[in-house]
Amino acid sequence: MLNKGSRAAALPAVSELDETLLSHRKINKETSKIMDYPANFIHDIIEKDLAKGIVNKIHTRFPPEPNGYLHIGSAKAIRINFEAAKRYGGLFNLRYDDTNPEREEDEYVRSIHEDIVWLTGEEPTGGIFFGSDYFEKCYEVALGLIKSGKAYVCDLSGEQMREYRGTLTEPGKESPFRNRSVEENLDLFTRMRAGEFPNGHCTLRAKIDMASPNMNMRDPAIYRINHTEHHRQGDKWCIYPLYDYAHPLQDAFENITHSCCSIEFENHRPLYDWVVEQLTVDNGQLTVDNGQLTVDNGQLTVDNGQLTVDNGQLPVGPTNRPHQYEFARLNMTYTVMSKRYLRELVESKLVDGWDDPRMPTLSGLRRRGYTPSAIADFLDRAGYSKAQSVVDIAMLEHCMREELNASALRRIAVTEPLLVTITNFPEDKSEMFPISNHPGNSDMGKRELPFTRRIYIERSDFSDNPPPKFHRLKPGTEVRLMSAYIIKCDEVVRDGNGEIIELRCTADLETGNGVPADGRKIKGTIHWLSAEHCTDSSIMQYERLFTAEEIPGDADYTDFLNKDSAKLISGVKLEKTLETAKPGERFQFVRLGYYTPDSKNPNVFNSIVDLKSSYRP
RNA sequence: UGGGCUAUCGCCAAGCGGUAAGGCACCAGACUUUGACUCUGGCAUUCUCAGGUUCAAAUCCUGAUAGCCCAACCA
Repeated sequence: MLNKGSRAAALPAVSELDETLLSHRKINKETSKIMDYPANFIHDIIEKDLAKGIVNKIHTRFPPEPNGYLHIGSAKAIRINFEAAKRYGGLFNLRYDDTNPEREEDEYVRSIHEDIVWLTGEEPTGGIFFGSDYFEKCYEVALGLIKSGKAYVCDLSGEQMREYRGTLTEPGKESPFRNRSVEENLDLFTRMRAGEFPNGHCTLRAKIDMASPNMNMRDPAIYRINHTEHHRQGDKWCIYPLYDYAHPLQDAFENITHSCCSIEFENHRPLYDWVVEQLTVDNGQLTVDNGQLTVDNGQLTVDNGQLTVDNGQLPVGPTNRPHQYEFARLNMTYTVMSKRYLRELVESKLVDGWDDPRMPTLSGLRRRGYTPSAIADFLDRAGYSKAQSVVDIAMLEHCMREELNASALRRIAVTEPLLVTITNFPEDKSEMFPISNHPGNSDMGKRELPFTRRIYIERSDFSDNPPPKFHRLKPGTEVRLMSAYIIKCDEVVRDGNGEIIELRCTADLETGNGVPADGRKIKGTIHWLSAEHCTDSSIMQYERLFTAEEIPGDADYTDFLNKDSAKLISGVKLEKTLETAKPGERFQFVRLGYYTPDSKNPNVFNSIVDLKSSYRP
């Protein structure tokens, strides 16, 4: 369905692929949804690498910092990495990038894992790792860098460092500490680790190029001192590697082949490559006993089978090193995606936690009733490119509707009940009408709904002052009660305030639940519930969180919060079959939308998405 | 003359020198015991702009323009 035939031509020739890959592809073609996942530029790169034998087994990763909950933008990063591995028979790692002890918490570690498993439907095939578990290895590599004169301890303060760094248009100046001896650097760095210096006293910097037009290359700090307890390492460390240094090393340690991240890291790629290259053969890390290293068919082999690595680190070379690729991050209309805003919404109690059903977080979407498959479908349809964009949230809603239309059982809910008395129907009679669980799919079966003299219909399904094309109940005309009688409104009963409190109608008992013998056409069909056989419940009706498609960058985003984004509707009547509904089950409330029981509040149903309605008064 | 990236329908997005896929949204019609679904038709003579190369350009070249990212001891 989403597969583009034209993409087939871009795939490498069959002969260029190895057997495992081939069989994988064949299986997918016949049975799985995976092949429907459209190719993208990342796949193009991977397929070229595979075809050329540059890589043998694809290995990707998703490296969240455990400092917040995952959102649908994170899901894009997960999916791009996860699907690349899956599609090409590779492995996918979850790696917590927990190199900053001040921001990370175990709660987030837990939620991230839960969300990823929910989204992908499986535990990460390559394993779960923590960046902080590599601190010792990172430290050793840093020692190597110092020994080869590629890193130095710098005593410049933060402010001084900023001055020395130069500006976007002017080159920086070299630090006065740049040419310290290897011995001095080694001594200082050892003492940094030993805790001899307070926070901010000095840093370890990579010696690259203070005049580089890329600010990231102007001798970036790669280690800082921070005497803060780490959520996982406790007080074991007081020096922490920075992202630009730690991340490429982590990728290399895990034998990641394709490291896909979002576009803002594009400027960091030269530094990523620089760090990775410090791990190459001539760095002294790899010893091959006769000096001969060859690569055959993407397979790393050594002439006589003898390969030694001095610290257990797999050697990195031209054919087995990680590469970083960037894709555009996801933006959606009527919501915000930055973790900062999401956290603020939670902390200021503007929403009911990270899993508030209005939030674009995965936990929020899950609680709202969204499915992983609809999210994946949405992500794939929105596509993966490098162009900055804002995807219409209507596309997400469409994906959810499309899936639920096929899978959700139809049920009846009357949200604003208006009493209707069927005057020609006996007081003590109860008649069962069979009603389909899904009009388009008889395999989903049917149930029986009791019909009695007193029923409820939606207040909005009656009007005594109907606008044009009002195909519902109005005085003197007929309407179909879904799967039951045709009724005609004879009388409108009002209370002292003129409020309509009851409708008195007569049913066409001759026709019953059938087509009228005289062939007359009934325009409208409305839903109903026996007033004696229904249950009381509530609905949380959700709308978009914000009132504007995009929040202007210079505005206060709280000014754009939609005050009606969550409305509790109580006094809702539901058919009895819904009494046993459990969170995780999704229903179509006929003519209204899709709903699911809220996981936190018993007897409350969350609106997932409304049905598309083309009626305009 | 800081560097990098990106520009194809209202919103996404294919396209990789051979004469503009698809999805969402929208509009019109058919069907309908859900104003849903489904179906049918309509939605870029044109690819940010201006030149150039070519039999042929969204695709190549040149030059503009616009948007995004970069000056944390964050990730």
